[in-house]
Amino acid sequence: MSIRATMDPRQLGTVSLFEGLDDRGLERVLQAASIRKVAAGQAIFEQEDAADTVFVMVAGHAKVAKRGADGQETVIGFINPWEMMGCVAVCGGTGYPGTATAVEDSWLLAWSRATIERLMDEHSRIARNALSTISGRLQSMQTRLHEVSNERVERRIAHTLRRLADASGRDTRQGREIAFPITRQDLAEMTGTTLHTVSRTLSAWHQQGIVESARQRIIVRDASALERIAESE
Amino acid sequence: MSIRATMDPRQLGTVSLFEGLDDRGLERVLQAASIRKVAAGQAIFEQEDAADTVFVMVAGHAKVAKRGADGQETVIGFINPWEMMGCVAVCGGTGYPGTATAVEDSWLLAWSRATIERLMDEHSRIARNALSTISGRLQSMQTRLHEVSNERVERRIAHTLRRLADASGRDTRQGREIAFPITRQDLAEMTGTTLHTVSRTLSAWHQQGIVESARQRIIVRDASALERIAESE
DNA sequence: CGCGCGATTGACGCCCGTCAACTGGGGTGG
DNA sequence: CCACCCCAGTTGACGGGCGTCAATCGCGCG
Repeated sequence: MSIRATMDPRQLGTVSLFEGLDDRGLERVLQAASIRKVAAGQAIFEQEDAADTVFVMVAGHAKVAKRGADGQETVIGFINPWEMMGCVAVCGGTGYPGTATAVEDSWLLAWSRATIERLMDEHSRIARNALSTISGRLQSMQTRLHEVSNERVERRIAHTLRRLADASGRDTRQGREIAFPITRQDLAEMTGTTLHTVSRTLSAWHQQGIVESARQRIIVRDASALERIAESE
Repeated sequence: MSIRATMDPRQLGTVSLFEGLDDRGLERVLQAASIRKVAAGQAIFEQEDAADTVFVMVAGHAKVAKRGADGQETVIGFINPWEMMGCVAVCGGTGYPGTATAVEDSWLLAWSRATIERLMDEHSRIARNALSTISGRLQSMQTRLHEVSNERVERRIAHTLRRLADASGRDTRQGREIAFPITRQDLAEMTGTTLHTVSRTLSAWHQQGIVESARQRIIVRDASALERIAESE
């Protein structure tokens, strides 16, 4: 009674890595996959482990973070359903550049390095998709580097929150809610600041009616105000 | 009397993008290339231009910088001989993410998007190399993001200078010299600080005998001291 | 019910960005 | 060939944004 049996291969077509494959191709990709369930808080892969598996999130969310020599962590990003992770490392050939942790109970599809390389050989489209996906991530990293280098803290937080709400939000009665548990600390590690400053900023925004927040929950009530903060001169 | 006529195709094998191709393949790649000479200070491509050309630096150096909405610039990196540029944009499909400027008189090989895609089809190795190269850049971006987010200015400058000396240095009587003209402003835009702070830091290091510097020139005299600054607890 | 982790808030101070003034060397044009 | 000028660099003074330290609160899980 595997998940695989209940899954329509065509859902895989929504994964950017497998975009453009025909039904036969998608079915073969799915058959080559194995399934993994990870409980909230558990690691999916660890920084510097040999990168031998590519994952696609099926349900749940994960956090990818890099810890430096000093023990400080930087959050690279969050992985949403139908997004890929680990591809960079597997394609680049070295170890994973960060640690991935499930922030909710999650189900993932997994392919070994050998398998993904075989699939890329069979379907050159997959290699092209991988290039395109990684290029996009590289550009978003460049954008973040620019922000951290040149912008004040409040604006960085606004940018980051806007992006999170956009990519991982779900609309609720109160506004757009980040669809997974996220702490002030996480947000601080994404924006290069401290949890204290994030807390102060969110408190101020709360008083202005821009956000609503509870423990590990953030709801954006006024997206345009956030935009104004992010883009104001 | 083109440069192409005087160039051994095998030199192209040192370009990571074309690594592992056989002599026939390299020759075909070279035949598909066009040549461009760019004077110091001239743009090679502009941010947001349609990305339709991949370049390989043959001789000279270029700076790639991203300017934000506010006009602030962030230096993405410098391109050394036999390194590639523009691949991300061409593969990713959108415009160039930054502006590339020759910092010295430079010669480049250029391939149109259509050509590079044809070459990738003919030689799947090229696509794999592109993936590997871009993965490496993504990882180095992640490292820089971590540094800018978590480290003090002096240490960031030390890290950056070490990397520059490593990748673009040439050994001289006095020490290892950055092999192209670079201003305090450039270094500031690479490390997320101001030219004033860079100047003060280099002055201090000069007094300790760690670096030697002149207009647009930096020489690292004591690499281990730099390392100590970069890694000290 | 109690413990722990996430969040809040205040006080303090320092790193480094900003403003400002000056220096010097090299390239250009007369 | 010299003089001017501009650009890169240097250095001081100042102050504020935000990191750091510290204390407290309260929700939610065990």
